Amino acid sequence: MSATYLHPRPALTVDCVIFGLNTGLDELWVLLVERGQKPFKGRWAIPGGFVRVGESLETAARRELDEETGLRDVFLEQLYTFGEPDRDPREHVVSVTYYALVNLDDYELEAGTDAKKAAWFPVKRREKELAFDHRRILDVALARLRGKLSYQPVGFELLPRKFTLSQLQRLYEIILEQPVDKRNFRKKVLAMGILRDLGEVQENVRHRAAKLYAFDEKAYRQKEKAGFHFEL
Amino acid sequence: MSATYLHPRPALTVDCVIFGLNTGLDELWVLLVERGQKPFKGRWAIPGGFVRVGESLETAARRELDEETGLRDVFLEQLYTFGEPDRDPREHVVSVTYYALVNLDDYELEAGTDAKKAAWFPVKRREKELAFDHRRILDVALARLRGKLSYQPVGFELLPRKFTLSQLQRLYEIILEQPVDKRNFRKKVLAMGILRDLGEVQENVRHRAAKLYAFDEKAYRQKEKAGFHFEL
DNA sequence: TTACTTAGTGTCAAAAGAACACTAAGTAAA
DNA sequence: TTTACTTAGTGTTCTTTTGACACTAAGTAA
Repeated sequence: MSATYLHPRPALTVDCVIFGLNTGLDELWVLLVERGQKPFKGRWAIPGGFVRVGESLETAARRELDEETGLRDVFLEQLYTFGEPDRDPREHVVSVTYYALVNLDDYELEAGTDAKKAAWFPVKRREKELAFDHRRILDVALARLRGKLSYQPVGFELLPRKFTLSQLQRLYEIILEQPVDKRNFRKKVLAMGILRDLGEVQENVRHRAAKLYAFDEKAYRQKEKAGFHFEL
Repeated sequence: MSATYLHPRPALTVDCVIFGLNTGLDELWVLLVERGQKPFKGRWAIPGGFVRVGESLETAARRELDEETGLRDVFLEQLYTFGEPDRDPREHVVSVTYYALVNLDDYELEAGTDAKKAAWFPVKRREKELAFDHRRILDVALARLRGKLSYQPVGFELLPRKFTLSQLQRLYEIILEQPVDKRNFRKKVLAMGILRDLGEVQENVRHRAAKLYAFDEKAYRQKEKAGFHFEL
C-alpha cells in the first residue's frame, strides 16, 4: 500500500463545510465532527479526509461526507484550496474545501455511520476552538454563501422541496442578517418566474396556511440561457 | 530526495492563467508556454509546475510564474482546483490554478528566463490544441474574470498605473464583449470616487490629450469598509 | 364569538439606469 | 493659416427599478 516518489509531495485532503437550516428557520447551522485522533483529538472539525489516487476531488468530498455524516446527494460546490505548509502540525497538508447545503430535516440526527460524533452548531456562535484552520475555512465558506445567495439560486438547497414565500424570505434574513421587506420581496421573487406554484398549502399550522412553491430549475436554466441573471 | 508514504498521493501542481492587455487596447491576451517534454511536448500550455513541500500554494504559483515567464509582483488570485484523475496521462495530478492580471507593456517580450518559449495569444482565438485540460482551465478563468470585473475593481490591474477613462472603458468593452455608453460610463465611474485625478494628461498623442487617472486603492478600501460595493 | 397568528396584497416617491449629439482641444496635412 | 481629422469631454430626459409603508384575509385555538 505504501508508495515512493522521486520528489516529496504534500498530502492532499478534502474538507466539507456543511450548512443546514432547520424548518423552525431560526438559525443557520454547521455540521461538525469530533476528532477521534491526534492532532486536535477531541476538538470539533469540519468533516473531511484524504484524497485517494484515481478519485476526483468531488468524488472524494462526497465519499467523506457520506462516511462521516451519512449525507448523500446534497448540493456541493468547491470553495477554496488551503495550502499553508503549517496548517497541519504533522506535515504539509493541502486541503481542497467544499461547501454543502442541506435541509436539516431531511437528515436530522444522522449521527455518523462512522461511529464518529457529529453535531450541528449554530453558525452565529462562531465556535472558536476548531481543529486546524477550520475556523478560517468556515469564515470563508460563510462569506461565499452570503455572496452566492444574492446572485445565484442556491438558497433553495437549504429549504424543503416545497416551501412558502415566508420561509424563503426568512432564509435570506437569517443568512444575510438583515431584514427584508415582505411585499417587495414577494414581488421580486415571483417576478423572476422561477418558482412553481404547487397549488397546495401548508398543513398542520395554527394560522392561515400559506401557499407552497418549488424552485423551477428548468425554467431557471432556460431563462439563464436567455441572458437572465438571478438576483435577490 | 525521494520520499515514501504509507498511502499513495496524487501529485500536486499549480498552474497560472495570465491575462494581459496591451496599451493598444485592442484585445485580451493570454500568456502560454511551449512544453519542452512529454506529455504534450510542443503543445502550448499555461505555465505551472509542482508544489514543493513546505511552500504555500500562492508562493508556488509566484515562483513558477517567475521561473517560466519572468513575471513578478503581479495581481494573482486563486481560481479553482482541478483534480480529475485522468487530466494528466502520466498519473493522477491535482492542479490548483490561479489567474494573474498584468499590463502587457510592463512586461512585453519577457521571454522565458527559463529558456522556454513563451508567447501571448489572443484570448478570442480560443486556441484549441492546448496541453492537458488547459483549454477548460482557460475558459473557467475567463468566466471568472468577466464576473469579477463587474463587481470588483480588478480591471485596473490590466492597465498601466496612469490611464484615461477611455482606456478603462475600452477594457470593459473588450473583456465583456459589449459596447458601453461613454457618458454613462464616465458618470458612474467618477461617481464612485475611487479614481484619483492625477492632474496630468496624455503625451505624444495626435489628438486632444485625455486626463490621466489612477485607481485610488486607499479610498476604495475605506469606502468598502463603510459598506460600499464596487459595480460597473 | 373573540382573540391570535401569519398570509397576502398596491401605491407612490425617489433613485438609478439607458438613450442620445454636440462642442473642445489638439495634431497633421494641404 | 486654414482645413480636416481624431479623440476628449459634457447634460438632459425618459424609463425602469427600488424602497417605504399598513391594512384585510384566512385560518386555529381558547
